[in-house]
Amino acid sequence: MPFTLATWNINSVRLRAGLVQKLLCDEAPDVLCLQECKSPVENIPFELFAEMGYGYWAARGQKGYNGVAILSRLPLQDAGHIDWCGKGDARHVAATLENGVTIHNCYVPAGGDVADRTVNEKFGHKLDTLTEMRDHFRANLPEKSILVGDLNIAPREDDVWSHKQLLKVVSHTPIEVEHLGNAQEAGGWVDVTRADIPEGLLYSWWSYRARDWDAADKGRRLDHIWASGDIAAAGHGSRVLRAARGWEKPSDHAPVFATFDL
DNA sequence: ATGGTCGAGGATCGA
Repeated sequence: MPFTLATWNINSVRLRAGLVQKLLCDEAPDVLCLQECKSPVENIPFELFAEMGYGYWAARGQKGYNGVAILSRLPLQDAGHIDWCGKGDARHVAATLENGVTIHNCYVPAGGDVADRTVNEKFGHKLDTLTEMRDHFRANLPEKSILVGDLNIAPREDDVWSHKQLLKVVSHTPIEVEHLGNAQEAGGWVDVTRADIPEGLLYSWWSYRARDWDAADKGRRLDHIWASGDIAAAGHGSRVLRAARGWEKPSDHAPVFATFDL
């Protein structure tokens, strides 16, 4: 049975519960992975989503920061979470569907403003998270698995509006791209979005600070869908719902979709 | 070169 999955950094699931409902109503993915819920799990309005048929969920939360949730209209089982860097952050949750596919929903640290870990510990935290991801997936080779989320790195030249102008900007620096590539390679993860859409500029995030985000179009592809090598060929239909960036009181991220025939 | 905008939570911090 094919299923469609979406990933979206919602930037407060309570403030934007209505936008989550709109996405579920308009696009009807089978599974929706959210990041930056910014809420303890007990304060997330799961009942609003259950009313729409999304009665299954797995989540990790904390007050004010981070937070990841998987909403599903297919039954799922919580498959635990990983506390990258031992900070107690809610940056990962996993769940397994009845078809045996495990979904990892990840929120990698943004990394602060300066791309130098000797003066910016947030940047070090970001790199260390990616190193732990590398080591984890090297030791636990994923099978029948999908990894999604806001990885806060745009790895390719055509994942940003200007490769040259962003080379020293956190999210597109060579050392981040290298760390992300190491984590991807260690797990044998395939970038499903780029396997589907190998050519051309593709973004999933546009800053709030632009006067006119749509006209300026200075985007970055920070949100990703990866699949383990054994199921990657089942992935297709990848797209970014750019229109969601223009909704009322939007998140600064747009949802990314893929369908898997499994 | 700089500043620009959000959200949480009630001053800043994180993005």
